[in-house]
Amino acid sequence: MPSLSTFDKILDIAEQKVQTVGLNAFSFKDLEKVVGIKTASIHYHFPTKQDLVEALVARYIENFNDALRALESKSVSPLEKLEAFTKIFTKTLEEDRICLCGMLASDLLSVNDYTHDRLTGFFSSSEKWLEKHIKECIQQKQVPQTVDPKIAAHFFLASLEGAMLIARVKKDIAYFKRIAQHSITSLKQK
Amino acid sequence: MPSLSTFDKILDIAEQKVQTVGLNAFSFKDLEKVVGIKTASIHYHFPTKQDLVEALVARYIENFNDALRALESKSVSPLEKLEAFTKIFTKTLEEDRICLCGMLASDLLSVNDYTHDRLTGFFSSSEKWLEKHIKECIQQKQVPQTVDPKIAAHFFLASLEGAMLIARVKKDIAYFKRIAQHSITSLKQK
DNA sequence: GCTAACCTACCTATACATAGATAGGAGCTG
DNA sequence: CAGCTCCTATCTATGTATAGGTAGGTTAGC
Repeated sequence: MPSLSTFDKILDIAEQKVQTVGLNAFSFKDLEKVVGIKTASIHYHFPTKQDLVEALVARYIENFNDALRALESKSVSPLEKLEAFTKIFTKTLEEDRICLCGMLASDLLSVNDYTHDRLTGFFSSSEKWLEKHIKECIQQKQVPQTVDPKIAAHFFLASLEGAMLIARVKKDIAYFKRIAQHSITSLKQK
Repeated sequence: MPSLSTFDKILDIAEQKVQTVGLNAFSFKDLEKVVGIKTASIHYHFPTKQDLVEALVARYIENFNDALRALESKSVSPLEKLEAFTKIFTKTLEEDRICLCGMLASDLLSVNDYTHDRLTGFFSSSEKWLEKHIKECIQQKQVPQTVDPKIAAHFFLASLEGAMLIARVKKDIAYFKRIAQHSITSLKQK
């Protein structure tokens, strides 16, 4: 197996930390033991913490979009694609994590303008993806025409982001799964 | 006007800070200038930061429940009560804040077990309140019988909590209002 | 003269960051 | 191919700021 580069190791651990404890509760010290290099050496790879955050967000968004593209190419119904979308978050939660961008939305005033823009982009493009597939659902009559795809997409994403946070407080992944399931069925039955 | 006690001033400023920047980005130093006492003196009122957080959460939940009780006694339709519920969060957002408990849900691993329990309690009791009034909506035929009041209540709250975070990233309160409105109408039309 | 509410002064720990040194290897060049 | 140079990736040591917290003194009012 190709052992991870230090660069990738840093990103992996930092991502895990930010997704669990949040940006400001995470420090370079957390990386020292796990990555195996001194905090000072982190700065060789990422000059500042903000640089690390930018790289983190860039990679997360890239991976997320890759996952969505992979989903798109699968020959399943659009409704099943929406369901698969929720599964991405279920998996995150099962790793005891929150969506990175959801977490950074809480830490919004601690990130620079560039990262703020990337977060805006993440939510917008996710909404666009959902909107597109909700439209397909309507075309294929899996979802009634009365549904407004755009507002439904926004609602869909907000529910999932909120549910992740609450599910963690409740220590109840089943709660999240119910919300996710409901976000699908409520589209159909409208 | 009754000038606020230092105790209350500390709570006010601390609450504002936690609701905007989050628990870990907020420090006693932030209180110094605004409250008008030295950080060391904060410890007279709140021995530790965790004590302050506990007091913050206690007061927030108390005020929130008071608001819900006040809502309940108003002679309006249950559907309008749900709408008024969302307005509480709209107002919070208009003050450039996030729900305190939603914010602390992000900072969950930085709070003690007692506070964690209080957060669980906040979400559960809010859901209970919503569930109760959704049931009333069903009894009064404002909402179809096919709706499961419990899951609908959970969904309702999660949407609002998630929408608050995303609305702030987007700098778009109208986005939140649309989600809030949709959470009501989607109940009716199901 | 006791107590509440504050202060000054300080402590210890940690944060992110920088400077300069070093070790190891790649690659050119005489 | 020996020797020189440069680059990568790390280290140690240090800096500066801030964190939360403590000890002990001061002051004003009942």
